[in-house]
Amino acid sequence: MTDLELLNKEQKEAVLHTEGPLLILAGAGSGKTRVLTYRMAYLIDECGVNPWNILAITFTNKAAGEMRERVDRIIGYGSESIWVSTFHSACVRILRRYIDRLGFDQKFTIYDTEDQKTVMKDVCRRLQIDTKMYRERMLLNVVSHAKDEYISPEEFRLKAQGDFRQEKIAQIYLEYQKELKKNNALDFDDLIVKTVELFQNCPEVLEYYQERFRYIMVDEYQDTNTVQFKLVSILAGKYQNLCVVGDDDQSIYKFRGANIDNILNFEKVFPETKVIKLEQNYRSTQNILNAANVVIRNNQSRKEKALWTQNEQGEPIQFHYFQNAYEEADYVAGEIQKKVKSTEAEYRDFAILYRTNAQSRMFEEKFLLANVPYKIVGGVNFYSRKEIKDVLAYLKTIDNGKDDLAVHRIINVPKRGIGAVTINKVQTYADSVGISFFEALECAGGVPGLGKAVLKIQPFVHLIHEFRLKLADLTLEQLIEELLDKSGYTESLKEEGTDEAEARLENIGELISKAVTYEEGAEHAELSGFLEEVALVADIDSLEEQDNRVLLMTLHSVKGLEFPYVCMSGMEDGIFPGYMSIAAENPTEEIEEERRLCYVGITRAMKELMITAARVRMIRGENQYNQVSRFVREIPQELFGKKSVLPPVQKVQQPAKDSAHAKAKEIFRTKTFDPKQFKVVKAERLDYEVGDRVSHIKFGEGTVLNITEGGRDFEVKVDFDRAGEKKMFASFAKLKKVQSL
DNA sequence: TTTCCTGAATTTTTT
DNA sequence: ATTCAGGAAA
Repeated sequence: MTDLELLNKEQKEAVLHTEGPLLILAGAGSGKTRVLTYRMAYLIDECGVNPWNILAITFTNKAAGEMRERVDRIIGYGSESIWVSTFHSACVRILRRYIDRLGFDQKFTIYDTEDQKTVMKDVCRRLQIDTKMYRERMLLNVVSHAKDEYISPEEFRLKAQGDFRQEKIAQIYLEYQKELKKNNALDFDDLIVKTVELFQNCPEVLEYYQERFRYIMVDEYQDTNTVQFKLVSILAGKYQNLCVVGDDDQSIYKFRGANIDNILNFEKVFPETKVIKLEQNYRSTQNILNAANVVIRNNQSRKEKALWTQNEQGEPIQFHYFQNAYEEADYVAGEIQKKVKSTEAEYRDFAILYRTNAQSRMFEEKFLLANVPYKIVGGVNFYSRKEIKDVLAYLKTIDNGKDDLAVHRIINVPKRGIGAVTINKVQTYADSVGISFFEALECAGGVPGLGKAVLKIQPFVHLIHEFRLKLADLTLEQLIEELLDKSGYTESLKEEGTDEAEARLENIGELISKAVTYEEGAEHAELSGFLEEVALVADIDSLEEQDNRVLLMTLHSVKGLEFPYVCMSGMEDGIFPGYMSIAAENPTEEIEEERRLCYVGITRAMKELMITAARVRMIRGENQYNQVSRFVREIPQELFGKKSVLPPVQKVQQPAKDSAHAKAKEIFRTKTFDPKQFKVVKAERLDYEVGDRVSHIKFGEGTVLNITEGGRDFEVKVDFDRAGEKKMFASFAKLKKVQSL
């Protein structure tokens, strides 16, 4: 019996609305996961729905895992037959069964970002593309976005007609897809695209899954892109039982294809849609919520809603302004220690948020000094670390030698004296005979022109063969350990003797324990199964609860989490909102996205919110003077404590009086190399700022991207309409302001 | 073949 | 400031 008494009116309504399209606009902290899990329970217990007919989709494995756990807890019998999975793993499951109908082998491999780059490089080389003009990263971005929008290479080409550059990219896109097909590989985006293709081309397969998934739920719906929406709407096409939960105000992933129209236009696509707003917040104090509401209200394109709470008023928001980032981090570390010492809180109750990963450094330094235990979340993905990818490449090669990329990766790791020339010869031979790279290595003796290199290749081939034979007798753990030993991988790392090598060994240890966990969990633990699982797992999603540490992370990674005490640091225009969004062609739109990010940050706080900013900040080796973030200024004074005073708005703030040491250094530098510079009069301040339109006597009009204090003068970076980006000294450039931002 | 050096890039992130 | 990739020298 599902007990609905624990839910509020709207939540209950959402649970009871089981048939037909349903859009739940769930504000931050309004209990959406609870609604989803209760809804599933209700469907099964009260509506007699077969658990087998339910599909719940999330974005991350972590979210899927959490939902699985909660579902299992409230649903007794049959909960395990509900599909709770990410978009990607659901698609893999479907494709493993039916992808042969699209002309792929069912044993297709999944390429990660690095593999994609390798393929793209290859494509560019073959098409003789100048990668200075068309950078791989840009190309992959374009391709990925095309796939997000479900645009095929052919459609891309048609759209590109008349634009040389776009046509070129279309050609690259096509070639890239051919290459993947040749390798029987799919990239992450393809997993979704090919599934949609499958459904569109094979009515009987679609029919099967439509029957199977009669009730579909999508979490974090605001993050879906166009193909994902397509996938879900096709699946729900027959029964129309599609329930999506999201918050347009928390849509912060436009840059990776999320289409906010999916939520804003849901009712247009599904006219019968029932819309329910969850606006009661159970997480934060009144003050915090007010701040969040006030900020997000400045956005134009959103569905109107306002969070409210029965929680108490709470402490005022704190704002602290510092001379520089050192002082900022210092103060935060001190405050945390103070709170913890007074037993008001534990370390794990705190989160420090920042806009970019690079900002974590300062906190790391100061926390170390102040003995604050911390953990940095994010940065480099566990499974994309070099050493992990190396080990996995070995395992893939042992599992089946078909994955050329994997073999290429490890053929000379550790160093075996097999270089680019040899590899090319073998690859050319493999291509001409039509066999895989590893098969070519196996018969290296028959490859023309190899000479002594054959003797270097043979031991490698033997090594792999040896492990293939042993495979059946070894556990995964033994396999990896023995492999690391026999291949000389561990040894070569140990020889390095650096801290970095040490860390790599530790990471490998972690991979081994992952393998052990997998073996314990799986019924038929096999190497291929492990590799499959690992391909779709992005991180050590486990933020271990028992770990009592302050968490440091970007505003993006904090979505979905909550903490009693939250500090949003680096709240300066140019940092947050980032200068990229300020100087974008469509600043309004981009800044609204940043504002949503700010909203996400504020709403993570349960009890207290602290906001900090610094007058000077070192960015990419340069001192930057930024104003306090416009978002902070959107919060009215009455929500701040009496001690929180915002500095006055200034056009360009005065450079800091640098330390005596820095001054001496500057004088030394200038005297030695450039005495003439004394003639340059440094402007007291500039009458334009980042984002303004300015004009230059030679380059014409442009937008100010960045202003840096360069010691003798302000250095101004301008994106000119005609001449492109230029860096220049303010006193020489004589820029005239045309128009304010 | 490997190592070393210089030049370029540098929001945000999941799968 | 720092990292990373590609090219030149050892």
